[in-house]
Amino acid sequence: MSAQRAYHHGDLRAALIAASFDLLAEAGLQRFSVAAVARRLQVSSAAPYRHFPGRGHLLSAVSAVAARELGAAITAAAEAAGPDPSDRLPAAAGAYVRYVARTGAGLPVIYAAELYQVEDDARREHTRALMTTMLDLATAGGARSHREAVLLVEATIAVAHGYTSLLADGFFARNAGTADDIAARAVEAARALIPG
Amino acid sequence: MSAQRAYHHGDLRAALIAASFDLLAEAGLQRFSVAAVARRLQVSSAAPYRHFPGRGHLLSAVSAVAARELGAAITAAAEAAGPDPSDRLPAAAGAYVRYVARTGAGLPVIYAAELYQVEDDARREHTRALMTTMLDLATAGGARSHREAVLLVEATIAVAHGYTSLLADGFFARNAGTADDIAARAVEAARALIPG
DNA sequence: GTCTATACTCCGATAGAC
DNA sequence: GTCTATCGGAGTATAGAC
Repeated sequence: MSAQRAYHHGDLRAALIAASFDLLAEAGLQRFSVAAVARRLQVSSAAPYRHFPGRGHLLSAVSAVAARELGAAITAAAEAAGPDPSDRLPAAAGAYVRYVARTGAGLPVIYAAELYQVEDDARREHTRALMTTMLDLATAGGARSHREAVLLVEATIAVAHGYTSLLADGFFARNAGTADDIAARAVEAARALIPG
Repeated sequence: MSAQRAYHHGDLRAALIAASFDLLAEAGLQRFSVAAVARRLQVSSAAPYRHFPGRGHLLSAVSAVAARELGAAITAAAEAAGPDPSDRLPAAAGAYVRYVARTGAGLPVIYAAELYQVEDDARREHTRALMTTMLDLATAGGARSHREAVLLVEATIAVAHGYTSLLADGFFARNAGTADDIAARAVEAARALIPG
């Protein structure tokens, strides 16, 4: 082998998380593997296991970061959408599409079924906060009960996730589908869901 | 090994497609494999390769059947929705959720990226017809141009696929999420997307 | 037409050297 | 803290017997 491997000599834990994002953005959750992340950093396939007990814990760390960053992106987008509360939840849908198109870390990663049995307080805290952020936007946007807010958030997430998924699967025509275009359409569709 | 394998003595090709549906419904595309389908039928892992050149061609055959059945389900749901054209495309969204919840063969299977390079005229014909069915519903439902119909169909598909995906990922609370409940919510959301 | 057996690749994970 | 080496398992696919 010509490519010589060297010690990483840095914060490998953080580098593994960052490389995991890159891999997810390029290959998706389907083809995510600990070995591929290690290759990307030119460390041995055993190295990640010094920092994470297994694949699930690495993905959990990615989920925690994604939940935190996505929550911040949603909050920022809601702020930028202006004072009308009924513009703010749709803006969150647009932020979701843009964030996931850029990072590959959307709901299938953040709430992946395989993470349910992974004990990770940081992830649970960040994912809980993300949902609270969305529910607050729905409540401010006109939902008249907790149940109504939940239904509205779920509908908004379904729209955003649907568009994102179609984009990632290459469903849209090449010319008609930049991430920003699709995000704009998700915002429009999400606005149609707001009552009144 | 105690489980004795025997010749299949039937139409193995059709049985492979049927078993693929079962596997997709239970395990999803992520864990779909030719070997698992063979196990399910208690034939050897080599047997499928007498009927399909490889994994892609088996999935392509599944895609063709799913596109045909889904198109029929959508047409039936549109008929059942009554005479108002603006009820018919939303009804298609509900049919999509119910069909995919039952079979596991939704857009990620029907339009899977890995199928693009698989030559299969039957699949291409059925997937094209499925899209035509949807576009006709959109045109009848008020779209004033081909482009408007495409955008409306894509939005409807995004909603239906989004709800379906959340349902499959176990995102909804256990009590609040039978397939029919989610399908009803998809219909409602899709109706909100219809202009006017 | 299906079988057994096998080659090859990839992954997750562990043991022990450095 | 990272390495090399390795194990066990799964998957795709092929070769040759029956």
